Amino acid sequence: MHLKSLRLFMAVVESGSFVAAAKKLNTVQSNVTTHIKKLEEELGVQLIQRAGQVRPTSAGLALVEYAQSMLSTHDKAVALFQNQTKACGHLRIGAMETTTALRLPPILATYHAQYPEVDIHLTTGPTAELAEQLLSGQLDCAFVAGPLKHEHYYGLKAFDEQLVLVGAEPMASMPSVETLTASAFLAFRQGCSYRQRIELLLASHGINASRIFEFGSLDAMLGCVAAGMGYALLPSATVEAHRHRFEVHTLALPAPIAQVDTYFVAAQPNTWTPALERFAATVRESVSATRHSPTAA
Amino acid sequence: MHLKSLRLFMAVVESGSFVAAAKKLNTVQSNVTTHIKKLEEELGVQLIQRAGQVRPTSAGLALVEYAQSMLSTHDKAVALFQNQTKACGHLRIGAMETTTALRLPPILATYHAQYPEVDIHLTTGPTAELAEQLLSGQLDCAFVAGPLKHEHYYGLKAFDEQLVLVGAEPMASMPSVETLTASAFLAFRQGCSYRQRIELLLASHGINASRIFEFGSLDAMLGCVAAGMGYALLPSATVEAHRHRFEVHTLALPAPIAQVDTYFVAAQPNTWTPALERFAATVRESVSATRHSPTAA
DNA sequence: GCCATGCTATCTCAAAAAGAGATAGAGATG
DNA sequence: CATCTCTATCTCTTTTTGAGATAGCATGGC
Repeated sequence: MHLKSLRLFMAVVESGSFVAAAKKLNTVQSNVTTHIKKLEEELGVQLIQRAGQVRPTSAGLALVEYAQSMLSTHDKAVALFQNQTKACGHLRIGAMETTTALRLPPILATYHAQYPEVDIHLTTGPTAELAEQLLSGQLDCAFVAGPLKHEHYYGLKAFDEQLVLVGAEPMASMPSVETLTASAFLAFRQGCSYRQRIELLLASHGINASRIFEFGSLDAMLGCVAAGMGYALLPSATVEAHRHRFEVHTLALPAPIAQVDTYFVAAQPNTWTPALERFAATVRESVSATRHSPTAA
Repeated sequence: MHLKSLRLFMAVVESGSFVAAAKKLNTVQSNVTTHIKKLEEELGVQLIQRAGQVRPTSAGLALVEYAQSMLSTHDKAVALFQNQTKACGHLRIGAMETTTALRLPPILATYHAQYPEVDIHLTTGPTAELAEQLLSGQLDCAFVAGPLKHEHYYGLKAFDEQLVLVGAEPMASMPSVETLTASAFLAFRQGCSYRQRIELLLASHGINASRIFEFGSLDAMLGCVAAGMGYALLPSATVEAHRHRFEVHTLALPAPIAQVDTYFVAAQPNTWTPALERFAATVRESVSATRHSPTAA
């Protein structure tokens, strides 16, 4: 059963004429006859009454319902990919905890306002996990630290974060090696790229094995830092955004360790759904907007 | 977009391999490649990721939903006409008032018990109206008086009714010409074949223009006959079924006028929906059952 | 690091199908 | 009864499909 046959069938039913149906679909009457006949053979029933007036038989009328369903589904699918309709369907986004907290809300709000038909699924996790999920097809796109090592993947530098050392007490300069060695560090669970930076930072000071506590949420981490449990390494902007809720102090770090770029990554653009395409556009716009008008970094 | 392409696409998605998909649908791998490629060209997006493991891209995943809808609708349609599923859909039945009252209930009950998925639409009306509706495609089948004059139509003699003269007073023999001329006759609205019989009956007695009242319902008619408003011509079995509610008297009539056959009529069997096919079967069974075991006629 | 294996893309040729035109036949109309 | 309109059928050309063979690429084991 070809969709074209169904389309011709519907045209015949609607116009009540083979000739009219042929004209409507830019073909020839003999083709209409052939297609209808083939449909009838395939289903084993006569679908169109030709004698007298041309109209669907009982069986034809029954087929109409199925044909309409199939054709409209087909049209919807085509229209969707042709961007003739508003984006719809699902969009599975992954993001780091810190990105989710600070950068994502305005973007998601803008996107959702413009494409309310899209079901957004937001997954939070460390970079390594997100990358794996993206590669295995469980995510459509993700915000991760650093560009994806994988080639053949789309990457857009979205935000650059400055990591700062966060502690309970004011710091004028880097704490001493003794202090650092004795202190605990608070980080997100395994796979977080910021955690790798902690180890980098410690290594640069000759310290190799400090105690690291794993946290699942940003709030818990900041709360524990404020309570003097230890140090954390977090994006400056994130800490600033939460400063009114937690009494913590920060110390800027040297660029090589401090600078972490957050990338928007996804598969190649030619594999994108319209929903993803529009989301990428929203991200791009948001990025260029904040970059050109340097508001609170 | 061909349904076959979608089927291959789904097989690839499900099996994660072009070769496996080809085997599953009894074809060759190169055909799978071609079909998928064509789909991708048509929609302008890559649907399947080939590098590494073969799996749907974001766009492919979006198409899956549409493809499933179209394919399952197609399968349902085919299964329906192939009688691989229980009958479903609509069934528009037409019947005369008297048939509806007496003959139809057991048939409809049997049918509905066996095919509860079928939506039954029952239209009541006089023979002429029903025939017109059947011919214009507004009905799938009908119970009418006498065979349909139209050829190319299916007709099954379902019941034979004996018309009797119904009056308020006991009748030993045919009322006199004077009585008949002075009396009113009660009949269904224009188009009812029983009404033609009244005119036939009167004509056979040399009376040509008697007063005829039109009624829409059997109950009203019998009630008015019992009240002495006039005579009616009705199937004996119908009157018998209502005798406990109305005090009326009947008189048998000579066969040529009395005998009226009720036919089950429909378009040719090769145009029937499965629902109609099963209904015709139910009618046939019901007819042969009552014919072989002569219970109350 | 090399080879074997398994997978997909591409090419080619034969077969099938679709499309378009011409014509015949059926039914409606005046 | 003549005419007009519509569908079925036939035929020929063009296009598409299907199947096989082969090349190219990645993966996994040795």
